[in-house]
Amino acid sequence: MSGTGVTVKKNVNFSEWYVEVVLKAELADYAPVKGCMVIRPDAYAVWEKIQEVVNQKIKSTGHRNAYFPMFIPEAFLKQEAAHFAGFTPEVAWITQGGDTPLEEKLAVRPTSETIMYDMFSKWIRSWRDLPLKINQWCNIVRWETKATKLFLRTREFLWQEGHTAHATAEDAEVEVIWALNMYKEVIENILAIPVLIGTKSESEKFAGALYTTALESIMPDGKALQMGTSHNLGQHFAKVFNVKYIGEDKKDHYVWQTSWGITTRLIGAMIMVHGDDKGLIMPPKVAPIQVVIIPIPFKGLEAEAIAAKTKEVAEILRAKSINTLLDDRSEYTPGWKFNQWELKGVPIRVELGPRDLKNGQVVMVRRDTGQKIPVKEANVVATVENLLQEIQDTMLAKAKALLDDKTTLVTNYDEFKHVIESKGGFIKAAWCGNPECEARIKVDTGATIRIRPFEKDTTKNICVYCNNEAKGGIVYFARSY
RNA sequence: GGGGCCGUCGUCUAGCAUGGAUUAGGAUACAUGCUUGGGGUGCAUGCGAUCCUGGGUUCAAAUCCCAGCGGCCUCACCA
Repeated sequence: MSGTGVTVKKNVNFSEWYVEVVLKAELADYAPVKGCMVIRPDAYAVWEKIQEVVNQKIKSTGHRNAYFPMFIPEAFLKQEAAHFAGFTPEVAWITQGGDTPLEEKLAVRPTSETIMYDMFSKWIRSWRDLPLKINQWCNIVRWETKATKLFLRTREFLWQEGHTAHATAEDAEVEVIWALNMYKEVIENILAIPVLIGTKSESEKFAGALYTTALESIMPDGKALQMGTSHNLGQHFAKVFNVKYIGEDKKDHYVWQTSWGITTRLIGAMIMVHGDDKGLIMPPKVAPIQVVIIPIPFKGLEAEAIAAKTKEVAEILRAKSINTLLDDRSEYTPGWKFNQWELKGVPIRVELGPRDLKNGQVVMVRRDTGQKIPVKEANVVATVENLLQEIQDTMLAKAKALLDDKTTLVTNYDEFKHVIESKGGFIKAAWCGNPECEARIKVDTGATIRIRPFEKDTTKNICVYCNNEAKGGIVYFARSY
């Protein structure tokens, strides 16, 4: 790594490119604690935007934010056997407070099901208390042993976890799908990343869930990234935490529960999917700076006129709630600033120099395409508004093309192995439903079933591995992060 | 947890093979001044290094050996 710009090409060395973009665009930095990162303001602003949009969606549907302790008694985690088995390898434990060893060690939450549902059992009495729909924004600790990857794998990360309790299985099911679709909309519309949705296989489902639904995207290196999950917990947790209500029928019933979450990993996906050799490209809807104005000054009278005009343009845009930065730093040349803001991924650059002043115009440059567009002064606001939307749309379309390009239908195992080795990506293949075939494929190729689509596609119905009948039809395999 | 690579001013690096004179050199960044300004301006001056840490070998260690820490790549596990 050298200089201030990105020195590695995205398609030459993808993982190095990723590290450079994250560090040089000042999105994150390595913390002095192993496996931990600092989320810097530009990336945190993206997270805040995600929070804003998700909060709007969950609050308008009756969910409420709350906060639960980050310390979870060991006994709680142990209550649901599968849940405990799933998480215990990566739980951080607190065994001492001050100088005193704890009588019962405390887990630093790897997820909050247990501590939340213990409280739910206290709060839920009758069918009138249902549904209970709680959400929490918090940090999570999972004690990874190795391989820190900024935003994608760190010991501590930020997320949102929704937890709901319902009177009926049907209501829970509706909630699971609601959350899944809510995520799909946020990720596609705001982050401009297309996703596949479906259910996880048994081996990939959340520890303690009845079933897990998930959103998966493909990264430019051909590896899949899980973008979010929504679990139907059935009554497993209700039974061990005794979450019961008295129904209209005057009888006791266990509640039906769901949990769902997205994490700061989404920011990593945004960087990987959209960035290019110059650095980051921010989708306009999450960009902390949507427009940067760069004056092209010259000595003499024009310098003042240009300064005044750029200020005027900045104010006009800000009045329309467009996040605008006027970069009038005198210590840097325009060319330097161009590179700097391209590295940071600002969607639109507005240049204003003597020529423009004379012509009553500005020059707009799209970050995603590099296209330069002269715009008459009177049309600046309308053009920026249109361009922001157009850039957002173009980015989604480009990411969609990536997804299509990285999705391959195969009919036999040789083809499967060939595709995994050559181009990677999602492999659509029929699967018989036997976990053994799934496990063998994983051992052979490293690929796992990422998604079983909701809409059954049975145009291929012979299992790609064992050649038996594949009633479930086609599923999506991939190597993943 | 396994395998591979790496660690020198804020950053990127030279030096390391074959231990000693380079005062640990350069570039960049940073500070000041002038200059310049439509794609990382140019000049000058200045500031800046426990050579990752701890042991060991040696008359002598940035350099050789061991251990640890941290990062990257990769496998396993996970969001």
